[in-house]
Amino acid sequence: MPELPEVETIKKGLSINLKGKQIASVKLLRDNIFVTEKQKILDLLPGKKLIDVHRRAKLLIFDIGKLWLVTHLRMSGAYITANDKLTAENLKKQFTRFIVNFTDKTQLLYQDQRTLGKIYLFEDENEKNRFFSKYGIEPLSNDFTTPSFKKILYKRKISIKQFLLDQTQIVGIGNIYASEILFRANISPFKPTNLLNDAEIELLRTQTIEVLKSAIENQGTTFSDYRQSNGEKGIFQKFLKVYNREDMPCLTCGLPIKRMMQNQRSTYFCEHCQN
DNA sequence: CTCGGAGCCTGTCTGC
DNA sequence: TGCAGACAGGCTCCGA
Repeated sequence: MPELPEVETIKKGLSINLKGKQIASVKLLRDNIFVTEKQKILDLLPGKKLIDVHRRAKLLIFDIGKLWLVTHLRMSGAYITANDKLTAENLKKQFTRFIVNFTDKTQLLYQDQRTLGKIYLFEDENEKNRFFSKYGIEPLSNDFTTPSFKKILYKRKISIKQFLLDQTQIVGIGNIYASEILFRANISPFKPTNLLNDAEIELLRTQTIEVLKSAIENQGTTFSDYRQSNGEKGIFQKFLKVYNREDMPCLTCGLPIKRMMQNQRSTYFCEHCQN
């Protein structure tokens, strides 16, 4: 489900609400999401203080002081901090897979309908760093320059849409934002990476940054599952120009938006505006 | 290296 | 109403 803007929004909420709190107990309700041996999580977390929460790529990193709990939310994962304001609908209790109880009675719930999410616990910093070493450039970091982007683009000959989804090249972009970025850059999702010229690469870079930043400012995109850590929906779905708009008029030229299956994922684009 | 397909899971929606 | 099939924000593994 969540792409970079959604994970970043969740991270911010968790950091504000949970930073510095002490873990009292944890409860594991579903086995298949835990990559690390369950017993380790049950043994090591209680009593520890949550230093802060970070994001790298689409993953959340709970820094517990020489201990890192890492979560990939995949399609339907969500972290919700329980409080009085939450409605029963937002809590979706039947999908709660993992609970962290803090000493001040705050509860952190990991909810995941499809249980495709993954939770890891790293005790060794080198091991954690090795895990993250496979991930590519952070698009909102200073490393994402036109030359560095051009370099990785020209090493491959795959379609630009597929490239944007490849987390070993550039991180955080998923199926929604890939379509949105390519539309705003007027580039066809099927165009091979090595055929992009300098002007297209620069436009693609600036639109990538623009779309992701704007989506973060709007707390992400909610279709059905995604919620912020306070249970609220995102807003960016109001600003989507192509995603989920099959047969609706292109906001630039008025011709119908197309949907095609590309590498087993839906791709939305305007045939007329994107070349 | 790239590709296509299956698989992991549970649910919603559409069409017959 | 029942049922089958397509599809869903992600990613990994396998064989070709």
